[in-house]
Amino acid sequence: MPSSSFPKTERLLKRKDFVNANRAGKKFFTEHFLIIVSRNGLGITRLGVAVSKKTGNSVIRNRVKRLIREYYRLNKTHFPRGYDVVISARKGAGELNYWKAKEELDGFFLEKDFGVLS
RNA sequence: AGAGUAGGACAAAUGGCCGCUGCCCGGCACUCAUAAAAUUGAGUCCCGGGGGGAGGAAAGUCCGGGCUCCAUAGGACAGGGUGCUGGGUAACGCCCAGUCCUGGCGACAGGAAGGAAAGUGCCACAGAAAACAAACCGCCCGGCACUCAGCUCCGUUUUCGAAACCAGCAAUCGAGGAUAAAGCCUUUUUGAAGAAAUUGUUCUGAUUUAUGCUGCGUGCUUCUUUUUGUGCUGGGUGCCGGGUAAGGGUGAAAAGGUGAGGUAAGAGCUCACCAGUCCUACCGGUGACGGUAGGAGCUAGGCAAACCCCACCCGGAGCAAGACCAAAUAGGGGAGCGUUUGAGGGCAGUCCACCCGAGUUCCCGGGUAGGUCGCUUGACCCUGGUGGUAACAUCAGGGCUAGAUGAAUGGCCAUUGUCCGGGGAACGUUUUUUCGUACCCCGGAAACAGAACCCGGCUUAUGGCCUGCUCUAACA
Repeated sequence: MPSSSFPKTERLLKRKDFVNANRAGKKFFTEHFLIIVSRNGLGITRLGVAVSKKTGNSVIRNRVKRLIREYYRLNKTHFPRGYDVVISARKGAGELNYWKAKEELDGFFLEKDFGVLS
């Protein structure tokens, strides 16, 4: 059973990291999220969250970010090792609660075969 | 009970599991410094424990300040802001207490509330006219043209006819001018009478029927000619000129209101009362202002959120302010050694040989990435006392209450409480339907909104709760 903690080493914190992932990574779309996956060569998984102002006011944006982090924290095994994963909220993401978001993200991460990615 | 009005406090609660946090404590490992070593100190990562962890608006960024850097002798202009009075404050465009005006039956609320007799300007549409007033309809006066009615005179048998101009003369007006004419315009003076008064001058009124007479002229009156008559009074229509501002109508607003006098008709033209403006005096108030008395002049529209005038206030940029530490690379300055007398490198313990060879070593400061500080003890909060109507000030005691930076303060579940909808119901009301309600079951909802240097305000968004007061209705 992996830890469900979320320390700083598992986060993307610098603007440079986000720009690199955006440039080198592969992009996938779901109904409410844009997901970018990029190899980082560190042997660990790092999560970045991006929510633009289009999503809503600051209260809604904060809640969306917390939802995504909570999903990562509780479902680490779904994520590929050694990759940077950026999850960006799209229009309408503010309407989701945790269970709807989990359903949507499960649908993405469980069906993808990340071994194919080089 | 309903409607309204002013204010206050709160921002569902409890528990379980899993999380975030740069603060504190403890521990493993590593790095650096010190040292003979143990140790000690600092830092990084991870683990465990503990404590704290969003708001009344954190929002909009609209005012005002603190703080920081820059600029700055003083003054004036420009630009911006404020605008009833007194007080509060670090300051304010904020707050408190009042004055006046406006709205409301009232509790109460609102006011960008200096100056429009300093000047310039504007007042849409409608309307005649929107401000040195004007004149569409109306009312009044005069002239011209056309026309009608009545009365009377005269001529004529009756019928009928009142139906006109022209020419000349006279009279009138202080003078001149315009005109068809005047009560219009300009200018000057006393020419006739009376009254007041020393004079100057002022007022009133008359002359005065205001047009008349003559015709040897034409026309009409009669079939024609002669003769005669060719007047008076009142009205209508049209045009022209003037007077007027009562009335109509337009407008947000039309140069006070009512009544009487006055007049051709009218008018603050005159008078009385009322309203309003200004001035003076006294009384009350720190003051805005209020009250009383007297006077003036007879009326002065609105807009200053149009320019403007007056009084007062204002330097600029903002925590991405600003201060400090500081890698790599490039470049700057200084010093040492060195360019055939060879620094340094190939070269790894030293020396030699050989090769390459013009730079190389150290220090200094600027400065980028990055980091640290600024960064939360403050015009602070709570309780009590004192002063003050209050805003607020002050004293005493107690307290520490977020400091993040791809940005923490959360997620899931359960229970309880609140509200809404549906269903069932003992009870009350009613003839019944119905309505209200303690309670039970099911389903759903829970607002506005996230600190970013810190305060004081304002504005906007928003959920239910409590209290005072006002009005209405009912009961007693």
